[in-house]
Amino acid sequence: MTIDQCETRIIHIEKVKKAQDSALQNDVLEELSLFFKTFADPSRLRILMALADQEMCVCDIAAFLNISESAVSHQLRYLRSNKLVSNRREGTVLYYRLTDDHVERIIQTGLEHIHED
Amino acid sequence: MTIDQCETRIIHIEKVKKAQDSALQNDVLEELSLFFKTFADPSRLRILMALADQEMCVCDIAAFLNISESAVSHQLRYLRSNKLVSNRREGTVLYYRLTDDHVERIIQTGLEHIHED
DNA sequence: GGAATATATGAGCATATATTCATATAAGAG
DNA sequence: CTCTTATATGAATATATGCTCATATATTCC
Repeated sequence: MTIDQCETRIIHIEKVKKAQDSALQNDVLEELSLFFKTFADPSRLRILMALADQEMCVCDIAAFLNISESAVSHQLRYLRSNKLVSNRREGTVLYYRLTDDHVERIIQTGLEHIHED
Repeated sequence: MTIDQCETRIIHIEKVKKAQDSALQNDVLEELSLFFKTFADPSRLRILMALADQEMCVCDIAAFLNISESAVSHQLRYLRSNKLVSNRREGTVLYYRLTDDHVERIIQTGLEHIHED
């Protein structure tokens, strides 16, 4: 990896090189930021925190959030595509749950942060 | 806290109530989602990960990311307002660093998540 | 098969966001 | 004080995002 800036000002070239050497690849970084984007929306956060306690179906989540079932479904698609939630079908009802415990750990760490002065 | 839906479909009222009872207050939730929004942008993620290893000044970060110093400054303002980075001045140069270790813990957990199948 | 229920999806729209450009501020050199 | 360097900020803009509405799919019941 080399530095390929044209006219960019650089004060500490060794720092820039070090940062570039240990930087993640673009695709991994994109994936990681997409993952975190999940937690960046209040509705999705509410869904995730609710599912941390119990599995819920789409219309109950909609009632809980007081938004349309369609909006919930869109958000659940997002959560599914990021592997954060899974579902099981019982007749026509789909019950959603968290896929693993990363969600709770991340939210917990976030809460710790904002509760500090 | 009571359920105040008008025509919303509810299948499991006890689940909805439980979710509402343990839900965070709106202002805390807003704050939390704003905190996570920080990690939802590739440029900010790169900045945070670089600062996890060493303190850096604005123009070095700009060279590292290959974006303008102004863009970096805007992002650093965002990071500052969320208490994620601090700086120290040395003459005209401002050196930025992470404020605490929450950042690294959260990023680490995120990486663990996306590295699973 | 057709009707009903629960959820999913696509298009459209209003708002939010990240960057660039131009300008302003802060500190040091002379 | 003036000039330079390093950073910050405001306005503008292009893109992204989350919701609503209309429609589609999936499952069950008859």
